[in-house]
Amino acid sequence: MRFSESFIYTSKEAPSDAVLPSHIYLVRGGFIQSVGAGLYNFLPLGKKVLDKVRAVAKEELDKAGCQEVELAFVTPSEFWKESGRFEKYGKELLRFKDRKDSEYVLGPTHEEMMVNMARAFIKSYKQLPVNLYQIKTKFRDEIRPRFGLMRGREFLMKDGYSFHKDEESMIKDGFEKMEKTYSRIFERLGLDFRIVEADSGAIGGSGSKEFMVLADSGEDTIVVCEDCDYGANIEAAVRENPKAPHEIDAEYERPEMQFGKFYTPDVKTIDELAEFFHIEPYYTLKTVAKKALYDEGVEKIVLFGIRGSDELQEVKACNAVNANDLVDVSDEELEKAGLVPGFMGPKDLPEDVIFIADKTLEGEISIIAGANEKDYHYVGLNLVVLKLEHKDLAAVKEGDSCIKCGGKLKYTKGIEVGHIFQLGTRYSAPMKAEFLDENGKSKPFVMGTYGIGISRLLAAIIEQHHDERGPIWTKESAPFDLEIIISNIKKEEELKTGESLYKELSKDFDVLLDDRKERFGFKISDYELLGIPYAIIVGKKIKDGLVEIVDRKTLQKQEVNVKEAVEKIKRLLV
RNA sequence: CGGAGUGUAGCGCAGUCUGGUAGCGCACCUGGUUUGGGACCAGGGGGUCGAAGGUUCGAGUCCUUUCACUCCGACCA
Repeated sequence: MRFSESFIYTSKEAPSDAVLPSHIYLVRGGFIQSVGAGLYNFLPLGKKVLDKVRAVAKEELDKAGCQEVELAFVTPSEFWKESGRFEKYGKELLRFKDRKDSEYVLGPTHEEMMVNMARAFIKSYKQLPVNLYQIKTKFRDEIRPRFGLMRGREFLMKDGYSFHKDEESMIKDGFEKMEKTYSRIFERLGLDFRIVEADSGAIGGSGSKEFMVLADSGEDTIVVCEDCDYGANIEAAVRENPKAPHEIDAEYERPEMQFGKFYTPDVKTIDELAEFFHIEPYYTLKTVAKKALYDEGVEKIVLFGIRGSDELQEVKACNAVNANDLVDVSDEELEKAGLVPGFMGPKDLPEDVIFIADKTLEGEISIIAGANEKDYHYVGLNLVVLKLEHKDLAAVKEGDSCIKCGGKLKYTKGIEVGHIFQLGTRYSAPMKAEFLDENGKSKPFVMGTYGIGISRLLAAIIEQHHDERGPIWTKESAPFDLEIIISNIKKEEELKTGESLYKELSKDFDVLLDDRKERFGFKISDYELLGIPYAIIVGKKIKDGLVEIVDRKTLQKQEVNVKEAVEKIKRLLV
């Protein structure tokens, strides 16, 4: 491709709202163009990168025996009603009606459509297993799209679905196979990633794993162990029950408490409470109120009890009560339910209020908690006699102990680029997607589902590979293999050499020839902004028969004889 | 959803308080010089000032309505 004839337009200025390197460079380099909230056009450069990433995914998936299909983007709402997700999915699901007043949704993911496809053709266990996927635009009406391609509303996703006769096959032929395949895809793209345990949510199923590209700008917090390979999304991370301060530090004694109700005027927060009684927050119980939302507009106020030293993990809490979502409750609503903000606790609760306690509180016989009465707390409260329901609710903290090896846990940030999921019969059962097994019995498919954020990968690659001058594309993601820069096209010899190198190298590689009537500085800056792995500079030194080879990663230049340049580049690019 | 802010040339912005000829930088066009780290000189083109309504002799500027976009937060008993 000749730069002078290409639709490539770089800019010195970044969009005013861009903060992430990936967002800034994708726009400045002329890869994408913003057209609305979370909506982007892919310009020729961006499209090339997108296609390359997509090709890597496709190659590995096909090699693993998956088959590509392509499903309708506009999906009839009836399928969504069959699975029960039409209401449940919430506002992210874009619904609309056609001229005949029929309801449709823009596909945010395609479980329903894929199940519908499978049930039409698969009738026997002999046809199983099968793994189908597509790489296609998705639309999710995100609350707050941001960060360029990182969190758009329209995005390119690879979504795969496997169908099996039983759990065993789903894990072996689906889940585990995809875990390996995904790892190969991300390795080929040159990414440093980690596979972590993830929240399997209210959907159920026995497991799900996320592929996290490690980057400080990642939106997900992941918990990793310093000593072993344990890693989990904070939403799903588990730990050993933390030890009490008196168990860690011999100097510190467990506070002795006589059971009783204490007058604690205006002591509402855990900090104030710990201060008031001169104890560690560990010995107090923090009660967090949430409103749990269920189908058909049902709402329930739920209280979650955790240690004062912990924080509530909302996803865990949501799963604990099997709700669609948890939202905050206003003080007015709490008062209406007979609760006193600032003084809530597990004892003497009003009727109809559910209380769930964190698992670290199981067996606790002496703790300080709100008394459900203004300006009062219970001291020395025995939780055992209250017969509370216990669930894992607390967020794992840095410094907590690993459940696998006892090592120290710490936080790191990651970009979720892949998610694999053991679905079971969550969709096949309600949608009556069934086959006949060896005994002629009708059974729903046991399914797995697997996603890769293809467009997000572009952002992830840049987040992990860039410098202050622009992106540094990895070999398999670069828009071109090589750029040839003719320093000054008015110099006959430079032009001629550049053209002949271009002709020669184009036979084997995708080459961009910068033949624009610009100055050298302008061109080299553009080269760096495009992030192409290597460049050949044809400039002044041509008089001595020399050109330079630039490595985008190190920015080092190496002089080579013109005659050797082709061979040298070939060795670098193979 | 809650809070804050911004809409003026392709992009980034000033002008709005205090109404009176629509501006700057980049980009673009023409000519010339320059040519190894985003050149310079001269000339030039490009605007429903987000939209609708109102006040006024006169509105980018004041008032009302509306749309769009962006940022922050949703981590508390």
